[in-house]
Amino acid sequence: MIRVFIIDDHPMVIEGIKSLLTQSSVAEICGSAQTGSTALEALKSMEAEIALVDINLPDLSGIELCGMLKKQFPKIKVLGLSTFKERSYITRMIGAGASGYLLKNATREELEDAITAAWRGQLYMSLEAAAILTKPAPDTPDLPLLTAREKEILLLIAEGMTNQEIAEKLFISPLTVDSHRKNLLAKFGVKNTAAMVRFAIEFKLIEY
Amino acid sequence: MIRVFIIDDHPMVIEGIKSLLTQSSVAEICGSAQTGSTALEALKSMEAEIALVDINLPDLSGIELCGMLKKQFPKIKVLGLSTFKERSYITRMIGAGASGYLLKNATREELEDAITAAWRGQLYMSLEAAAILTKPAPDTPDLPLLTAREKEILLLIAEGMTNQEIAEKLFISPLTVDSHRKNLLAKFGVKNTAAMVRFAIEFKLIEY
DNA sequence: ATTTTTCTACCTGAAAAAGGGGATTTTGCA
DNA sequence: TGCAAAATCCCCTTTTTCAGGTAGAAAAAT
Repeated sequence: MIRVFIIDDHPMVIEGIKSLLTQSSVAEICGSAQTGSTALEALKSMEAEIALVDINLPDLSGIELCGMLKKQFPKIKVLGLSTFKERSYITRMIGAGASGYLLKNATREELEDAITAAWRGQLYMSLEAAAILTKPAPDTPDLPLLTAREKEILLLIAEGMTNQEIAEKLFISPLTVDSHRKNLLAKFGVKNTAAMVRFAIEFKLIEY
Repeated sequence: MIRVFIIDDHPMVIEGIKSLLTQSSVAEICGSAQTGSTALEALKSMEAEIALVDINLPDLSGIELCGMLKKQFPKIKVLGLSTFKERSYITRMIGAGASGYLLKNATREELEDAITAAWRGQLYMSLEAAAILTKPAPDTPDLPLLTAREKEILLLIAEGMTNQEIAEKLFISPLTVDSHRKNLLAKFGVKNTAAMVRFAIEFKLIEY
Protein backbone atom coordinates (compact mmCIF):
# COMPACT_ATOMS: atom_id res chain seq x y z
CA MET A 1 0.00 0.00 0.00
CA ILE A 2 1.38 3.37 -1.00
CA ARG A 3 1.40 5.76 1.93
CA VAL A 4 -0.15 9.08 1.03
CA PHE A 5 -0.05 12.36 2.98
CA ILE A 6 -2.64 15.03 2.18
CA ILE A 7 -2.00 18.75 2.51
CA ASP A 8 -5.05 20.93 2.00
CA ASP A 9 -6.49 23.82 4.00
CA HIS A 10 -10.03 22.55 3.53
CA PRO A 11 -10.92 19.72 5.90
CA MET A 12 -13.72 18.65 3.61
CA VAL A 13 -11.23 18.06 0.81
CA ILE A 14 -9.05 16.00 3.12
CA GLU A 15 -12.09 13.97 4.17
CA GLY A 16 -13.17 13.61 0.57
CA ILE A 17 -9.85 12.17 -0.49
CA LYS A 18 -9.79 9.89 2.56
CA SER A 19 -13.22 8.67 1.68
CA LEU A 20 -12.27 8.05 -1.93
CA LEU A 21 -9.23 6.07 -0.91
CA THR A 22 -10.77 4.19 1.99
CA GLN A 23 -11.37 1.10 -0.04
CA SER A 24 -8.39 1.54 -2.29
CA SER A 25 -6.19 -1.45 -2.89
CA VAL A 26 -3.40 0.84 -3.95
CA ALA A 27 -3.04 3.64 -1.45
CA GLU A 28 -3.66 4.41 2.18
CA ILE A 29 -3.71 7.75 3.96
CA CYS A 30 -0.95 8.06 6.53
CA GLY A 31 -1.69 11.62 7.57
CA SER A 32 -2.81 15.10 6.67
CA ALA A 33 -2.16 18.74 7.39
CA GLN A 34 -3.83 22.05 6.65
CA THR A 35 -0.77 24.21 6.24
CA GLY A 36 2.58 23.77 4.61
CA SER A 37 4.57 24.29 7.78
CA THR A 38 2.46 21.78 9.72
CA ALA A 39 3.02 19.27 6.94
CA LEU A 40 6.78 19.78 6.89
CA GLU A 41 6.88 19.19 10.62
CA ALA A 42 4.62 16.12 10.53
CA LEU A 43 6.51 14.50 7.68
CA LYS A 44 9.68 14.46 9.76
CA SER A 45 8.28 11.63 11.83
CA MET A 46 6.29 9.82 9.21
CA GLU A 47 7.01 7.49 6.36
CA ALA A 48 5.05 8.95 3.51
CA GLU A 49 5.69 8.06 -0.09
CA ILE A 50 3.34 10.43 -1.85
CA ALA A 51 2.22 13.93 -0.91
CA LEU A 52 -0.96 15.37 -2.35
CA VAL A 53 -0.42 19.10 -2.18
CA ASP A 54 -3.07 21.74 -2.61
CA ILE A 55 -1.80 24.64 -4.67
CA ASN A 56 -3.28 27.28 -2.41
CA LEU A 57 -2.35 26.97 1.22
CA PRO A 58 -2.71 29.70 3.78
CA ASP A 59 0.98 29.93 4.59
CA LEU A 60 2.92 28.74 1.54
CA SER A 61 2.03 28.33 -2.09
CA GLY A 62 1.91 24.71 -3.22
CA ILE A 63 4.74 25.51 -5.57
CA GLU A 64 6.99 26.69 -2.77
CA LEU A 65 5.96 23.78 -0.59
CA CYS A 66 6.71 21.33 -3.38
CA GLY A 67 10.25 22.66 -3.65
CA MET A 68 10.72 22.42 0.10
CA LEU A 69 9.30 18.90 0.24
CA LYS A 70 11.60 17.74 -2.56
CA LYS A 71 14.53 19.21 -0.74
CA GLN A 72 13.80 17.92 2.75
CA PHE A 73 12.23 14.62 1.78
CA PRO A 74 13.68 13.69 -1.59
CA LYS A 75 12.03 10.28 -1.50
CA ILE A 76 8.54 11.71 -1.39
CA LYS A 77 6.79 12.18 -4.69
CA VAL A 78 4.56 15.24 -4.89
CA LEU A 79 1.28 15.50 -6.70
CA GLY A 80 -0.30 18.89 -7.15
CA LEU A 81 -4.00 19.22 -6.53
CA SER A 82 -6.08 22.21 -7.47
CA THR A 83 -9.27 23.63 -8.81
CA PHE A 84 -7.16 25.95 -10.92
CA LYS A 85 -6.91 25.11 -14.57
CA GLU A 86 -4.16 27.63 -15.20
CA ARG A 87 -1.33 26.43 -17.34
CA SER A 88 1.14 28.57 -15.41
CA TYR A 89 0.34 26.79 -12.15
CA ILE A 90 0.82 23.47 -13.83
CA THR A 91 4.14 24.31 -15.43
CA ARG A 92 5.47 25.92 -12.27
CA MET A 93 4.45 22.97 -10.18
CA ILE A 94 6.27 20.66 -12.58
CA GLY A 95 9.21 23.01 -12.60
CA ALA A 96 9.28 22.68 -8.82
CA GLY A 97 9.63 18.94 -9.13
CA ALA A 98 6.08 17.63 -8.86
CA SER A 99 5.38 14.20 -10.27
CA GLY A 100 1.96 15.18 -11.43
CA TYR A 101 -1.00 17.43 -11.33
CA LEU A 102 -4.61 16.65 -10.69
CA LEU A 103 -7.70 18.74 -10.73
CA LYS A 104 -10.00 18.41 -7.73
CA ASN A 105 -12.70 16.84 -9.85
CA ALA A 106 -10.56 13.73 -10.22
CA THR A 107 -12.24 10.34 -9.84
CA ARG A 108 -10.97 7.68 -7.47
CA GLU A 109 -9.51 5.94 -10.50
CA GLU A 110 -7.60 9.01 -11.58
CA LEU A 111 -6.33 9.50 -8.02
CA GLU A 112 -5.12 5.93 -7.91
CA ASP A 113 -3.56 6.17 -11.37
CA ALA A 114 -1.73 9.34 -10.38
CA ILE A 115 -0.48 7.89 -7.13
CA THR A 116 0.68 4.70 -8.81
CA ALA A 117 2.40 6.50 -11.68
CA ALA A 118 4.17 8.91 -9.35
CA TRP A 119 5.27 6.05 -7.12
CA ARG A 120 6.79 4.37 -10.19
CA GLY A 121 8.72 7.46 -11.08
CA GLN A 122 6.49 8.50 -13.93
CA LEU A 123 5.02 11.90 -14.57
CA TYR A 124 1.28 11.86 -14.25
CA MET A 125 -0.96 14.43 -15.82
CA SER A 126 -4.71 14.06 -15.81
CA LEU A 127 -6.29 14.22 -19.25
CA GLU A 128 -7.85 17.51 -18.36
CA ALA A 129 -4.59 19.04 -17.18
CA ALA A 130 -2.77 17.68 -20.24
CA ALA A 131 -5.37 19.30 -22.47
CA ILE A 132 -4.78 22.64 -20.81
CA LEU A 133 -1.04 22.33 -21.33
CA THR A 134 -1.13 21.19 -24.91
CA LYS A 135 -3.68 23.54 -26.34
CA PRO A 136 -2.32 26.54 -28.17
CA ALA A 137 -1.44 29.33 -25.82
CA PRO A 138 -3.93 32.15 -25.73
CA ASP A 139 -3.13 34.88 -28.14
CA THR A 140 -0.56 37.13 -26.61
CA PRO A 141 -1.15 40.81 -27.03
CA ASP A 142 0.38 42.18 -30.16
CA LEU A 143 4.00 42.51 -29.27
CA PRO A 144 6.05 45.33 -30.64
CA LEU A 145 8.20 44.48 -33.59
CA LEU A 146 11.80 45.06 -32.71
CA THR A 147 14.51 45.64 -35.25
CA ALA A 148 17.54 43.41 -35.14
CA ARG A 149 19.59 46.20 -33.62
CA GLU A 150 17.00 46.88 -30.98
CA LYS A 151 16.99 43.22 -29.97
CA GLU A 152 20.75 43.23 -29.79
CA ILE A 153 20.81 46.28 -27.59
CA LEU A 154 17.97 45.00 -25.43
CA LEU A 155 20.00 41.90 -24.59
CA LEU A 156 22.97 43.97 -23.59
CA ILE A 157 20.89 46.37 -21.49
CA ALA A 158 19.40 43.39 -19.67
CA GLU A 159 22.89 42.18 -18.87
CA GLY A 160 23.42 45.40 -17.01
CA MET A 161 25.64 47.18 -19.49
CA THR A 162 25.64 50.98 -19.62
CA ASN A 163 25.19 52.94 -22.81
CA GLN A 164 28.93 53.59 -22.90
CA GLU A 165 29.79 49.92 -22.52
CA ILE A 166 27.34 48.88 -25.19
CA ALA A 167 28.67 51.57 -27.53
CA GLU A 168 32.20 50.30 -27.11
CA LYS A 169 31.11 46.74 -27.70
CA LEU A 170 29.21 47.58 -30.88
CA PHE A 171 31.54 50.31 -32.17
CA ILE A 172 28.89 52.98 -32.22
CA SER A 173 28.23 56.17 -30.34
CA PRO A 174 26.71 56.10 -26.86
CA LEU A 175 24.21 58.57 -28.22
CA THR A 176 23.10 55.99 -30.72
CA VAL A 177 22.65 53.45 -27.97
CA ASP A 178 20.55 56.00 -26.15
CA SER A 179 18.38 56.44 -29.21
CA HIS A 180 17.74 52.72 -29.42
CA ARG A 181 17.03 52.61 -25.72
CA LYS A 182 14.42 55.33 -26.11
CA ASN A 183 12.86 53.48 -28.99
CA LEU A 184 12.61 50.36 -26.86
CA LEU A 185 10.98 52.29 -23.99
CA ALA A 186 8.46 53.75 -26.46
CA LYS A 187 7.73 50.42 -28.12
CA PHE A 188 7.18 48.68 -24.80
CA GLY A 189 5.19 51.59 -23.44
CA VAL A 190 7.22 51.73 -20.27
CA LYS A 191 9.07 54.54 -18.64
CA ASN A 192 12.32 53.05 -17.44
CA THR A 193 14.84 50.28 -17.71
CA ALA A 194 13.49 48.19 -14.87
CA ALA A 195 10.11 47.91 -16.51
CA MET A 196 11.76 47.37 -19.87
CA VAL A 197 13.72 44.36 -18.69
CA ARG A 198 10.74 42.89 -16.95
CA PHE A 199 8.54 43.37 -20.00
CA ALA A 200 11.10 41.76 -22.23
CA ILE A 201 11.39 38.71 -20.02
CA GLU A 202 7.67 38.49 -19.42
CA PHE A 203 6.95 38.44 -23.12
CA LYS A 204 9.86 36.20 -23.88
CA LEU A 205 11.70 38.76 -25.96
CA ILE A 206 14.81 37.77 -24.06
CA GLU A 207 15.71 34.83 -21.96
CA TYR A 208 17.40 34.72 -18.69
CA MET B 1 -1.55 5.00 -38.61
CA ILE B 2 -0.54 8.19 -36.88
CA ARG B 3 1.19 10.59 -39.27
CA VAL B 4 4.46 11.86 -37.86
CA PHE B 5 6.63 14.74 -39.09
CA ILE B 6 10.27 14.90 -37.96
CA ILE B 7 12.19 18.12 -37.48
CA ASP B 8 15.87 17.67 -36.76
CA ASP B 9 18.98 19.28 -38.23
CA HIS B 10 20.84 15.99 -38.27
CA PRO B 11 19.88 13.78 -41.21
CA MET B 12 21.14 10.73 -39.37
CA VAL B 13 18.64 11.35 -36.60
CA ILE B 14 15.83 11.67 -39.11
CA GLU B 15 16.94 8.42 -40.77
CA GLY B 16 17.26 6.75 -37.41
CA ILE B 17 13.72 7.62 -36.43
CA LYS B 18 12.44 6.59 -39.83
CA SER B 19 14.20 3.29 -39.46
CA LEU B 20 12.82 2.71 -35.99
CA LEU B 21 9.30 3.42 -37.17
CA THR B 22 9.51 1.59 -40.48
CA GLN B 23 7.84 -1.46 -39.14
CA SER B 24 5.66 0.33 -36.66
CA SER B 25 2.02 -0.61 -36.50
CA VAL B 26 1.28 2.69 -34.83
CA ALA B 27 2.98 5.49 -36.70
CA GLU B 28 4.22 6.38 -40.14
CA ILE B 29 6.54 9.17 -41.21
CA CYS B 30 4.83 11.67 -43.47
CA GLY B 31 7.74 14.07 -43.82
CA SER B 32 10.78 15.71 -42.34
CA ALA B 33 12.69 18.99 -42.28
CA GLN B 34 16.02 20.20 -41.00
CA THR B 35 15.04 23.70 -39.99
CA GLY B 36 12.06 25.19 -38.23
CA SER B 37 11.11 27.48 -41.07
CA THR B 38 11.26 24.65 -43.61
CA ALA B 39 9.02 22.60 -41.36
CA LEU B 40 6.47 25.38 -40.94
CA GLU B 41 6.31 25.74 -44.70
CA ALA B 42 6.04 22.02 -45.38
CA LEU B 43 3.34 21.46 -42.79
CA LYS B 44 1.06 23.88 -44.59
CA SER B 45 0.48 21.30 -47.26
CA MET B 46 0.65 18.15 -45.20
CA GLU B 47 -1.64 16.35 -42.83
CA ALA B 48 0.61 15.60 -39.90
CA GLU B 49 -0.75 14.63 -36.51
CA ILE B 50 2.44 14.54 -34.50
CA ALA B 51 5.61 16.59 -34.81
CA LEU B 52 8.85 15.33 -33.34
CA VAL B 53 10.85 18.47 -32.73
CA ASP B 54 14.53 18.65 -31.97
CA ILE B 55 15.28 21.20 -29.27
CA ASN B 56 18.27 22.65 -31.07
CA LEU B 57 17.62 23.72 -34.61
CA PRO B 58 19.86 26.04 -36.62
CA ASP B 59 17.24 28.73 -37.09
CA LEU B 60 14.77 28.49 -34.21
CA SER B 61 14.89 26.90 -30.82
CA GLY B 62 12.58 23.91 -30.43
CA ILE B 63 10.77 25.86 -27.78
CA GLU B 64 10.01 28.74 -30.13
CA LEU B 65 9.08 26.36 -32.89
CA CYS B 66 6.74 24.47 -30.60
CA GLY B 67 4.87 27.68 -29.83
CA MET B 68 4.64 28.53 -33.50
CA LEU B 69 3.48 25.04 -34.43
CA LYS B 70 0.76 25.10 -31.76
CA LYS B 71 -0.38 28.44 -33.05
CA GLN B 72 -0.39 27.71 -36.77
CA PHE B 73 -1.39 24.05 -36.56
CA PRO B 74 -3.37 23.64 -33.35
CA LYS B 75 -4.29 20.06 -34.24
CA ILE B 76 -0.69 18.91 -34.33
CA LYS B 77 0.71 17.47 -31.12
CA VAL B 78 4.35 18.28 -30.49
CA LEU B 79 6.89 16.00 -28.89
CA GLY B 80 10.24 17.41 -27.90
CA LEU B 81 13.33 15.41 -28.70
CA SER B 82 16.76 16.08 -27.32
CA THR B 83 20.01 14.82 -25.98
CA PHE B 84 19.72 17.45 -23.30
CA LYS B 85 18.70 16.30 -19.88
CA GLU B 86 18.20 19.80 -18.58
CA ARG B 87 15.08 20.33 -16.54
CA SER B 88 14.69 23.86 -17.82
CA TYR B 89 14.45 22.69 -21.41
CA ILE B 90 11.81 20.19 -20.42
CA THR B 91 9.69 22.63 -18.46
CA ARG B 92 9.95 25.31 -21.11
CA MET B 93 8.99 22.89 -23.81
CA ILE B 94 5.93 21.87 -21.79
CA GLY B 95 5.21 25.50 -21.10
CA ALA B 96 5.23 26.05 -24.86
CA GLY B 97 2.52 23.42 -25.27
CA ALA B 98 4.42 20.24 -26.04
CA SER B 99 2.65 16.96 -25.39
CA GLY B 100 5.81 15.26 -24.29
CA TYR B 101 9.52 15.04 -24.15
CA LEU B 102 11.81 12.26 -25.20
CA LEU B 103 15.51 11.80 -24.98
CA LYS B 104 17.28 10.69 -28.13
CA ASN B 105 18.17 7.37 -26.56
CA ALA B 106 14.51 6.37 -26.66
CA THR B 107 13.65 2.87 -27.82
CA ARG B 108 11.17 2.18 -30.57
CA GLU B 109 8.71 1.23 -27.87
CA GLU B 110 9.13 4.51 -26.07
CA LEU B 111 8.75 6.41 -29.34
CA GLU B 112 5.54 4.56 -30.07
CA ASP B 113 4.25 5.05 -26.55
CA ALA B 114 4.95 8.76 -26.75
CA ILE B 115 3.31 9.15 -30.13
CA THR B 116 0.25 7.20 -29.04
CA ALA B 117 -0.12 9.06 -25.76
CA ALA B 118 0.24 12.44 -27.42
CA TRP B 119 -2.27 11.47 -30.08
CA ARG B 120 -4.73 10.59 -27.31
CA GLY B 121 -4.28 13.97 -25.69
CA GLN B 122 -2.15 12.71 -22.85
CA LEU B 123 1.10 14.16 -21.66
CA TYR B 124 3.97 11.78 -22.24
CA MET B 125 7.21 11.93 -20.37
CA SER B 126 9.83 9.26 -20.73
CA LEU B 127 10.89 7.66 -17.45
CA GLU B 128 14.27 9.28 -17.79
CA ALA B 129 12.84 12.74 -18.40
CA ALA B 130 10.35 12.28 -15.57
CA ALA B 131 13.20 11.36 -13.26
CA ILE B 132 15.02 14.55 -14.17
CA LEU B 133 11.93 16.61 -13.45
CA THR B 134 10.98 14.98 -10.18
CA LYS B 135 14.33 14.74 -8.53
CA PRO B 136 15.09 17.47 -6.07
CA ALA B 137 16.37 20.51 -7.85
CA PRO B 138 20.10 20.89 -7.69
CA ASP B 139 21.13 23.12 -4.92
CA THR B 140 20.75 26.61 -6.19
CA PRO B 141 23.61 28.86 -5.41
CA ASP B 142 23.16 30.38 -2.04
CA LEU B 143 20.73 33.12 -2.73
CA PRO B 144 20.94 36.27 -0.71
CA LEU B 145 18.52 36.48 2.13
CA LEU B 146 16.30 39.45 1.62
CA THR B 147 14.46 41.18 4.39
CA ALA B 148 10.72 41.58 4.08
CA ARG B 149 11.15 45.26 3.26
CA GLU B 150 13.75 44.52 0.65
CA LYS B 151 11.43 42.08 -1.05
CA GLU B 152 8.64 44.60 -0.99
CA ILE B 153 10.81 47.27 -2.55
CA LEU B 154 12.26 44.89 -5.09
CA LEU B 155 8.78 44.15 -6.38
CA LEU B 156 8.01 47.82 -6.76
CA ILE B 157 11.30 48.57 -8.47
CA ALA B 158 10.61 45.79 -10.94
CA GLU B 159 7.26 47.38 -11.73
CA GLY B 160 9.15 50.43 -12.85
CA MET B 161 8.47 52.69 -9.91
CA THR B 162 10.99 55.40 -9.02
CA ASN B 163 12.34 55.89 -5.53
CA GLN B 164 10.00 58.84 -5.08
CA GLU B 165 6.96 56.86 -6.12
CA ILE B 166 7.86 53.95 -3.90
CA ALA B 167 8.46 56.30 -0.99
CA GLU B 168 5.03 57.83 -1.40
CA LYS B 169 3.42 54.44 -1.62
CA LEU B 170 5.11 53.15 1.51
CA PHE B 171 5.06 56.39 3.49
CA ILE B 172 8.80 56.53 3.90
CA SER B 173 11.59 58.78 2.70
CA PRO B 174 13.00 58.39 -0.81
CA LEU B 175 16.37 58.18 0.87
CA THR B 176 15.22 55.08 2.66
CA VAL B 177 14.13 53.55 -0.61
CA ASP B 178 17.54 54.38 -1.99
CA SER B 179 19.20 52.64 0.92
CA HIS B 180 17.22 49.48 0.33
CA ARG B 181 17.98 49.71 -3.36
CA LYS B 182 21.69 49.88 -2.63
CA ASN B 183 21.40 46.93 -0.32
CA LEU B 184 19.71 44.93 -3.04
CA LEU B 185 22.42 45.81 -5.57
CA ALA B 186 25.06 44.71 -3.08
CA LYS B 187 23.26 41.50 -2.13
CA PHE B 188 22.79 40.52 -5.77
CA GLY B 189 26.31 41.56 -6.67
CA VAL B 190 25.14 43.62 -9.61
CA LYS B 191 25.77 47.20 -10.54
CA ASN B 192 22.45 48.52 -11.76
CA THR B 193 18.71 48.12 -11.82
CA ALA B 194 18.54 46.29 -15.12
CA ALA B 195 20.72 43.51 -13.82
CA MET B 196 18.89 43.55 -10.52
CA VAL B 197 15.53 42.92 -12.12
CA ARG B 198 16.92 40.21 -14.31
CA PHE B 199 18.62 38.51 -11.39
CA ALA B 200 15.47 38.62 -9.33
CA ILE B 201 13.40 37.03 -12.07
CA GLU B 202 16.08 34.51 -12.94
CA PHE B 203 16.30 33.30 -9.37
CA LYS B 204 12.58 33.44 -8.85
CA LEU B 205 12.74 36.13 -6.20
CA ILE B 206 9.94 37.88 -8.02
CA GLU B 207 7.43 36.74 -10.52
CA TYR B 208 6.30 38.45 -13.61
C1' DA C 1 13.55 54.48 -59.30
C1' DT C 2 11.09 55.73 -55.31
C1' DT C 3 9.54 55.19 -50.80
C1' DT C 4 9.91 53.41 -46.35
C1' DT C 5 12.43 51.73 -42.61
C1' DT C 6 16.40 51.40 -39.95
C1' DC C 7 20.56 52.96 -38.15
C1' DT C 8 23.29 56.43 -36.78
C1' DA C 9 24.27 60.63 -34.57
C1' DC C 10 23.35 64.83 -32.26
C1' DC C 11 21.45 68.67 -28.79
C1' DT C 12 20.00 70.19 -24.00
C1' DG C 13 18.62 69.77 -19.49
C1' DA C 14 16.08 67.46 -15.88
C1' DA C 15 15.36 63.36 -13.38
C1' DA C 16 16.90 59.33 -11.47
C1' DA C 17 20.16 56.17 -10.08
C1' DA C 18 24.59 54.79 -8.25
C1' DG C 19 28.66 55.31 -5.30
C1' DG C 20 30.44 55.82 -0.84
C1' DG C 21 30.03 56.99 3.15
C1' DG C 22 27.47 57.81 7.85
C1' DA C 23 24.02 57.63 11.94
C1' DT C 24 19.91 56.66 14.94
C1' DT C 25 15.83 54.18 16.04
C1' DT C 26 13.07 50.17 16.02
C1' DT C 27 12.31 45.39 16.18
C1' DG C 28 12.93 40.67 17.34
C1' DC C 29 14.89 37.23 20.04
C1' DA C 30 17.60 34.79 23.52
C1' DT D 1 17.99 43.22 29.48
C1' DG D 2 21.27 43.18 25.88
C1' DC D 3 22.49 42.36 21.35
C1' DA D 4 22.08 41.92 16.50
C1' DA D 5 19.50 42.76 12.60
C1' DA D 6 16.44 45.56 10.20
C1' DA D 7 14.47 49.85 9.13
C1' DT D 8 14.85 54.43 8.69
C1' DC D 9 17.09 58.58 7.51
C1' DC D 10 20.86 61.54 6.02
C1' DC D 11 25.10 63.75 3.33
C1' DC D 12 27.45 64.78 -1.02
C1' DT D 13 28.97 63.72 -5.58
C1' DT D 14 29.12 61.53 -9.89
C1' DT D 15 27.18 58.83 -13.33
C1' DT D 16 23.54 57.39 -15.98
C1' DT D 17 19.20 57.57 -17.77
C1' DC D 18 15.23 59.76 -19.57
C1' DA D 19 12.55 63.31 -22.07
C1' DG D 20 11.83 65.46 -26.23
C1' DG D 21 13.15 66.27 -29.85
C1' DT D 22 16.16 66.84 -34.78
C1' DA D 23 18.26 65.06 -39.05
C1' DG D 24 20.94 62.56 -42.60
C1' DA D 25 22.77 58.32 -44.57
C1' DA D 26 22.20 53.62 -45.49
C1' DA D 27 19.54 49.68 -46.15
C1' DA D 28 15.43 47.44 -47.27
C1' DA D 29 11.09 47.15 -49.45
C1' DT D 30 8.07 48.22 -53.21
